[in-house]
Amino acid sequence: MESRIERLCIERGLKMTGQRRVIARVLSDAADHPDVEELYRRASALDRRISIATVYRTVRLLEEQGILARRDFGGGRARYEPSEHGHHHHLIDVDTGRVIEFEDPEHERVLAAIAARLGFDLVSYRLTLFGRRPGARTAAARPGTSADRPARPPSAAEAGR
Amino acid sequence: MESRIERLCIERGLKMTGQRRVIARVLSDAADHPDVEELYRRASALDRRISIATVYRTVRLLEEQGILARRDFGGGRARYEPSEHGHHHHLIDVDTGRVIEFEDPEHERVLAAIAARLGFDLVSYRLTLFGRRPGARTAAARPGTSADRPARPPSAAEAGR
DNA sequence: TTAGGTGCAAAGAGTTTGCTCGTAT
DNA sequence: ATACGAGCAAACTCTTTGCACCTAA
Repeated sequence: MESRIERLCIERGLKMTGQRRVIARVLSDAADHPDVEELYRRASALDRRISIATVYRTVRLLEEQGILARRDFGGGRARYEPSEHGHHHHLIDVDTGRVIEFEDPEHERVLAAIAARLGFDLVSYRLTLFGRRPGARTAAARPGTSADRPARPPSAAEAGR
Repeated sequence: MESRIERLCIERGLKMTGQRRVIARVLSDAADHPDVEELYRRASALDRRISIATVYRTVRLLEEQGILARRDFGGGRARYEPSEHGHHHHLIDVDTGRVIEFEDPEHERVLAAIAARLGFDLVSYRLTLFGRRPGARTAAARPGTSADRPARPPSAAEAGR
């Protein structure tokens, strides 16, 4: 059956190759925030004749089309999720790399007001929390660890399931 | 004279080589968020015998010591600022790449509460706004552009003065 | 004296791209 | 038929590292 993202591609008049169809399905089925390597793994499992270059080209295309959203949770690799997925933010478990989504509609207004005070229209923003389950080992809680670049999750491949 | 960051290095018992002293001075004097290449440029201007590998090694060391904070404003390169610089956030002008700092102490509480509701202790967070000066050209305002990975600023080298 | 730092060039990781061949429309 | 997509490998960008030499303490 036709996946949701495949349908969006067709609506926009994109040529639907076998590879693109498979990648569209993988993305439609993903409930997480996979990186390119993980997408490649899942797509390959469905159809061996897919190269990682095609995955890169496809996610870039879909991002340009507004179908996919690229996320950066640190660790140096881009991660993707369907963008018609509601406006939400992410909390990263610093011990496991797991990503939890949450909403907070109120923020939009507050942040637009802050931008306005600085003389800007708010175009977009990113709000990402890094947290730890109470009781989890305190790991390398380096005091100076940047809020913008937390300790790398245990494994980049493991993160974000 | 001894720069602020050099003093911090000495307090922590780090060996102070000529190169390190120069990089410490450049960082102490920086009022912006330079990337490694920019730091290298500024340090080289003061002392030609500094290699970019040393800059990379030094910022990494200083980050581990909690003296420097690494930031990620998109665009694929890490940027640095002294960490004892107060808790603040950043607004990026999407047209020029310029970084504006702002404070909003109230956020900390709200975000800690959100984390708690999800069952986490807040370790850190990042809040970055992307904005445009009213009247600026609308550029490539792709509708799908991700809040976590805005359009690349005009020039990575230009950004963040 | 010697643990640790530095320069250089090579290696890595993630991502993009040139070229040729293949295929959806 | 033909414009566009795919595979492969090379190229690119940012960052790290191995090794021989150097220097602060």
